[in-house]
Amino acid sequence: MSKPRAARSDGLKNQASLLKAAEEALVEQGVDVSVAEIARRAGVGKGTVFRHFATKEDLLAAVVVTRLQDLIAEGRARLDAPDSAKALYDFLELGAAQRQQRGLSFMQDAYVGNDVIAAARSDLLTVLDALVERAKAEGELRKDVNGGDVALLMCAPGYIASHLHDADETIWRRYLAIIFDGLRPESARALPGHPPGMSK
Amino acid sequence: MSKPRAARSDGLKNQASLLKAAEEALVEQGVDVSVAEIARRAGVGKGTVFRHFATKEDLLAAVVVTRLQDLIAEGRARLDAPDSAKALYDFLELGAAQRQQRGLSFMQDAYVGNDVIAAARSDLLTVLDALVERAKAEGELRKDVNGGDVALLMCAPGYIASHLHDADETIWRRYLAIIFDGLRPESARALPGHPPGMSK
DNA sequence: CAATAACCGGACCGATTGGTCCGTTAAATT
DNA sequence: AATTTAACGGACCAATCGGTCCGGTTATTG
Repeated sequence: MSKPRAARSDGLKNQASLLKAAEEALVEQGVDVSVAEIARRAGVGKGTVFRHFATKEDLLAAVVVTRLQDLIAEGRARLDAPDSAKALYDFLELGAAQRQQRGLSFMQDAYVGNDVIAAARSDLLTVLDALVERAKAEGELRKDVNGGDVALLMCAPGYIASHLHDADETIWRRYLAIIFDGLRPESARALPGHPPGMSK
Repeated sequence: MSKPRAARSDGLKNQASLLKAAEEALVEQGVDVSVAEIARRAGVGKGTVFRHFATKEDLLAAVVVTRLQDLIAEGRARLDAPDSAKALYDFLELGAAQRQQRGLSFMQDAYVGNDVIAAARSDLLTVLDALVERAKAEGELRKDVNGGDVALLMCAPGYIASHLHDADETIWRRYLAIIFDGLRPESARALPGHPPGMSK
């Protein structure tokens, strides 16, 4: 076995630049940004992009995974917070804020076949389920919804806001509040249908 | 002035075929369907598409306007219904169902510069506002929301459902119900921010 | 400092797109 | 039936995309 040479510093730096540039470009321009644009923002050539990420999808998936893991960590940090309703609400605000950034809305169903992303999604759902069950146990949440429901509803405000071009930047908070009111036990009326299956 | 010849029958028929084909193609494949695909479905050549619609945008805008006008008519028909809450809810179901068809989600912010579409959006908002105000007057809706809020929230279930690939086709009804519960007066808590400006 | 190989970047490629052009077809008129 | 002219359709075009390639560069090692 030959000893492999250590990674070069410029290579690592460019990889980091690319991830940052890709995230910014995604937020501003959406999932249809060209690879050339990302390369331009990162200050590298297009060839360098494909050296670090085999395909455009791989690059975008790397960005998405980072975001999902950030959110998972935030959720875990709130599992023991004293006020279960506030813990859940704060978490939903973080998730909604993340999705609110225009170009990131594709995160929701991006790369369903990607194992790493599927695992992150599963972890996210686990954390969210724990927050939801705790809020239900304390009578702060209607009993007929689960973590999957809440995960989906969390994304809606960002979607709504992304279609309002002239409104206040924080309008999504308004819709999250309305939706959360719909999740409280005192407003619960019988729901049609069944909750979605867990992760799958 | 020379007398213009009457429109040819095959031309009118092809135009109708194109609109129908475009709507079907949009629902199934989304806003990125190629013009060639639409032409194929309509059984005409690509050149014929551009004879009837100057650009792809014009064609899609024609489809969107049709949908919006359908919805406006449904709303007007419910302005005098006895149960104001049910009238509003039924209308929201229609709107959500329309948006739920995968490829049509782009309707929400498509062609903001198109005058005809802007006018249709404005009409839609007027009708929705009337339904909303009536429900508020009868104590069936929280007082701190307006038609613009409800229009946006109406679209959310379709968005949510479009990202669930394996779920029940009618899952969107579940989320519409939750959101509607959040719009009822008994669940109202103070909202952050202000409602969006009317139409604009 | 010299040798090595990982890295760089932009020219290049094939595929796909929205849109144009023009020779051909066929509907309306007389 | 003959004539006129709008409508047809597919070959064609330029632009753009994701992805490949390779001659030149530069960080690392001995």
